[in-house]
Amino acid sequence: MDSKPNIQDVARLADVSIATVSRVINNQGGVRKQTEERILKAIEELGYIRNAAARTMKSRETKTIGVIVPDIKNPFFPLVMAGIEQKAREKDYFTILSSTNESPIVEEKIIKNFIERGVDGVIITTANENGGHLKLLKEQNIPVVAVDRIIKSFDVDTVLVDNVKGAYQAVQHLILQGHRNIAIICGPQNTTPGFERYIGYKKALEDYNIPLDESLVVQGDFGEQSGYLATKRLRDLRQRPTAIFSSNNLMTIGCMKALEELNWKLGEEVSFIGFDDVDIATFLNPKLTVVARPMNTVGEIAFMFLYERIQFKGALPKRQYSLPPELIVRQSCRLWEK
Amino acid sequence: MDSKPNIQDVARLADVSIATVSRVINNQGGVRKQTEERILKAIEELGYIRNAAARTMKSRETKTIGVIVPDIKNPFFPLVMAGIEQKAREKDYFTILSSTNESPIVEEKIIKNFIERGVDGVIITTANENGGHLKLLKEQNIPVVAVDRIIKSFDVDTVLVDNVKGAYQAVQHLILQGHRNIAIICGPQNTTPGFERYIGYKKALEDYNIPLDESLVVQGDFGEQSGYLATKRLRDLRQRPTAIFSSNNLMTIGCMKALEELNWKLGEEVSFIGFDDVDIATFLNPKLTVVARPMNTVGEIAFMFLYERIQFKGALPKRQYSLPPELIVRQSCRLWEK
DNA sequence: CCCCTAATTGAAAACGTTTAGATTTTTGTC
DNA sequence: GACAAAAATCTAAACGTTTTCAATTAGGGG
Repeated sequence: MDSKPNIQDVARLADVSIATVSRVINNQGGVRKQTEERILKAIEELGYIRNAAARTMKSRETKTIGVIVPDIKNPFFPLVMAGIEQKAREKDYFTILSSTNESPIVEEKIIKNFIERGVDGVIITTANENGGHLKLLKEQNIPVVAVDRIIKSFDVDTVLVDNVKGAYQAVQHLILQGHRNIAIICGPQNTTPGFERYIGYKKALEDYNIPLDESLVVQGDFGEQSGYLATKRLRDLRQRPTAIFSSNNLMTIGCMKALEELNWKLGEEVSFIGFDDVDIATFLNPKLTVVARPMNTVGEIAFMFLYERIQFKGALPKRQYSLPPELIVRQSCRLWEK
Repeated sequence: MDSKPNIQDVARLADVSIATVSRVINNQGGVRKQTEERILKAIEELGYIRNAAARTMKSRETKTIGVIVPDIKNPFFPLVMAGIEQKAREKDYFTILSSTNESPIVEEKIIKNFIERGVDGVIITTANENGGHLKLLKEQNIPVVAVDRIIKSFDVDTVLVDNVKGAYQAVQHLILQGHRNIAIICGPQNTTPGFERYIGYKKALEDYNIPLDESLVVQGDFGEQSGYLATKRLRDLRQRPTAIFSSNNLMTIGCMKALEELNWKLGEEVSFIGFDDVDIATFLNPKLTVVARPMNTVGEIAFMFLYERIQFKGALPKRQYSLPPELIVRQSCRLWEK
């Protein structure tokens, strides 16, 4: 009653050996029905729960995967996490989540702890794309899947959202509505998302034979303030854009603030598309058209990649999956006729 | 090289017994400096990482706490989680997070799994306040802290935000600005938050000798649509309110939509305070005054409660902590002079 | 009723730690 | 340099499983 019952206690009560109990617990078959029932009853009676630590020690499996994110407070990650968890649950895996606060040092500590705990695999959005601090994982030969950010120094499966395509779709949508003067508020060009979204923008213009107007390319830093300033700058141009594409959520918010302040009518005087859906999108009037990322799917695929790696220990080739973002058309873009 | 080095390998290389290695690993002292250095070198050389499973088996401690939330996609919980994680990290604890999707059945499975894994304690926002499905935790004598939702059928430490006080502060703020006709959009009265926030509203009116006007009390269901409808209803009153208090975030959003539609000028014709901060709050014009809950602190306190329970196995009395919500004054309320 | 095969069951050895309790080494004192 | 006390180290026994291989039992054909 006081201390937890173990497999011994069950065996004793059911009058069998622990081996047989183990077989029943793990559904391995080869136990007479009558015996099995007796054991099941004993388990029930004692309230026996198997001990994962002991089991892990033998089987070298924990059925646990570690998930590392840079910032749990960023809504992107809980949504990805939900996808991971859903698939993991299906396969009887459990997840351990830790957040690094964008610190590679914390990240390394977490990894060490994960290894101590014997995670079967790791899904990570690293705080440092160079990945030198991830060498422990490589050494231990633990399957890893990178999400949203690549890891340069070592080959792992990667799940990304296709930034180029997303930006392309957005700009294409504007072009097809007749816009020619389309501005972009860029993210930092030394980050993958910032750079790639700009590439998508350029590509769309090229494909439709619209010359790139440098004055419509405004640099931002993914922060709200920069979106605000960029928008003001655009307003001041001789040749104002008729449409704006913002490279991320926070800059979208800054942009909206500027628009209102300048009384630059959204959806009428200027069309708008933002990368990443934002909470305010459906609240604004008109509602914002955005390129949304399928967070849940990202998580699902990340888990499935990891799962496959865990199953086939063999060296699969490195894979990369680029998910297409989705253009959600609301009301912030209108046809533009000269 | 192929399989993980264990304490044996370290001992062999350092030419000591495993007991001594163990002592060094755990900083227990009583090892000559010279020996310690030799062992440390061996550990380094082999890349030895200790095995949590084996260690758990002996010490019956995992330094792990389980966190159960009903919906990881609801931003409230990641924020609480961040607080938990922060404190946990300080104390060298790790967290396992699982989301139940509001299903008591999933919740029970998670609990069983947590127990198998030997978590030292559990922090939970249960999917079912009755708590009958939590009996395993009680049986196993595992410390539990309830967050945001109470557990009726069994006595555990509880961390709540003081709903009564929060609502009281909001309404008081309105009263002190001269408002007398203050409406409330209620949440469901059979839920703790819904009921308590209404109580706070009533109490404030009483304390300032303002008679309760039933027509200003509108029932909602915490959903956006109900906030929208409630607002329309209020507008139709002969005696319109000069201020509105909304009981939660989603209803606040509905309310805002209605206000705009009705062209009922926020902050001028009608003052407003909402329970719970919302992303759009600072985006609207005027910015919304709200009662905000200190999510991070909730998490921190929850962990500290749990930690104390884990330390003193003894039976502490059941504790309950009500955190004061914070009134964040922005611009949606104005002085009202008759 | 006996024997052979197949189906069950059991005994015992890991897995990698921690930790008493025993043993050895060091240190200090005379 | 001998002796006791203190410090350092070691031996060995758990912890609760899984799993191999051996032993036992059941089932069936003759």
